[in-house]
Amino acid sequence: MSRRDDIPPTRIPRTASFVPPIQREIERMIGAGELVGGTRINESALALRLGISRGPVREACRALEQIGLLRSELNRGFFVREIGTKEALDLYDIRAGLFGTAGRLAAAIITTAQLREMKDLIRRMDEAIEASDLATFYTLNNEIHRQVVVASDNAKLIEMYPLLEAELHLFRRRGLVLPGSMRVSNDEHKAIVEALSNGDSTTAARLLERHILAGKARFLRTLGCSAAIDARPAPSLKRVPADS
Amino acid sequence: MSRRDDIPPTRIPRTASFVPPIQREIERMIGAGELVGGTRINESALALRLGISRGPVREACRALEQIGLLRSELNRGFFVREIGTKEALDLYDIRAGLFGTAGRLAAAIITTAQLREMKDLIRRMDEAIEASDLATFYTLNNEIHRQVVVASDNAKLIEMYPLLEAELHLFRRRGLVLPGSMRVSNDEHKAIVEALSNGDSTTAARLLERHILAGKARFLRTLGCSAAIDARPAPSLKRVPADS
DNA sequence: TCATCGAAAATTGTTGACACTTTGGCGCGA
DNA sequence: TCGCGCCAAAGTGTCAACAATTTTCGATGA
Repeated sequence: MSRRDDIPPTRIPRTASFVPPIQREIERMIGAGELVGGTRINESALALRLGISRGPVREACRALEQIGLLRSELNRGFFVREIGTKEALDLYDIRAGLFGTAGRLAAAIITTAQLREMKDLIRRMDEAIEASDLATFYTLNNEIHRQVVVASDNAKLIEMYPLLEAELHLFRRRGLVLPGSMRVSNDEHKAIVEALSNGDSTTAARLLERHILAGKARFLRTLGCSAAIDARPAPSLKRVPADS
Repeated sequence: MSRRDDIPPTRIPRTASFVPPIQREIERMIGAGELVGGTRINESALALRLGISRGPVREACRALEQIGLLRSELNRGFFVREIGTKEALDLYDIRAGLFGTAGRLAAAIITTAQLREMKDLIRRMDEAIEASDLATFYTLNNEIHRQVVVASDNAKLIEMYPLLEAELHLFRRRGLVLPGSMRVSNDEHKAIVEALSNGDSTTAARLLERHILAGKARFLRTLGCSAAIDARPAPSLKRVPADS
């Protein structure tokens, strides 16, 4: 009787694949700042830590490469991607376009319940502003943006938008927020909800696009302020005339 | 004497990974219609055919899953994704938004060389219309769209746009083009290039967005025409009021 | 004839191993 | 002291094999 209960040979009824959890875990580590831009993903070590083999880890990395969170180098593996100023600005433009689209779609179909929810978020953001509670404002701000996208009822958009935001977090210097802009930002929110509740697609689209572009402008200003810190050759914002 | 020259143990100086070529090959097969929507990817067979093992094949599939060309089912592997009417229409909206954004960006920085190229494409499309050469028109149309996106000089956008178009090709019934719309479509192109050459970002954005939305409308009309063919319960276009 | 059950075959998810490449350090010589 | 080249260690890219699961197919019974 060889009941070797000391070695339950890994209880795997194969009820789920390892890959999605791993992928989420790496995403989490990047989001939490445990993995900084440029860091190499050590497949062997990660696999060991998670108690699995390298196969699923590689698959997860390959997926993350596709959504832009990692990049791969031949014979050197996967690295946490890092985006420069140009790419960050590019992302703002894309987000602006998609956010505007979300608004255009949402205005036509948004429910009163969704509008009520948004108004409540705006009220709580006002409170956060009063209390100078930057963290809460940040969270609520993200939430209302997410709700606008959800209200568009466009599955692909709902899937894409968070990915773009995650990619923006790969920008070298994190945490660029200008506290002074909170009030202006929330005023924009109010106008946006107004347009949405009026079912005014065009205005909603325009306001939402501008809302993100305003964020881009603030980002640029912050960049300018900290330009002195940047000793590097300053990645030119000018477009290099392609093949001329 | 076991000089088994019949099996040169795979000459692999590891100068490139297998994964990207495999990924492109699967993309090609889908694009060429060799793999129809719903088909299962047989990892073993594909690996055997390509003369490699299943590892890289799985990695390529995982990447393709992320960009929406494949979907995975536990213990059943990867399938060529298939999108329904709702998803196709959603994609049109996203493409419209991004295309508009591309125009807004391009208008500010487009070069005369790029404009000249576009005008030439429009001229050739006019010729194709005269000759009723649908295939050529289709190709040139794709090309000018691509050039607008390239002119935006937004790397992420240039990367995303073709993926969205590829995903749209996963729609059940392929090849939905209304020949009659060629002339209208090319008139729109002319107006777009006009706006671009004027550096009019707002107009360019609006025209480009409408250009895609016009495509969406044509798509919807075509859908309506062939509705009779669809015996199925007709995937409701109405939005299901989410959580009420 | 047809549906049902069960065993064999096919296929997936994961693993451990192997060859090749890169990395880091050590000693040697200038 | 500093550079240069060699060598071991670490790590990646791929493969072949194994267990679990799904699928196929034939036998069985109604």
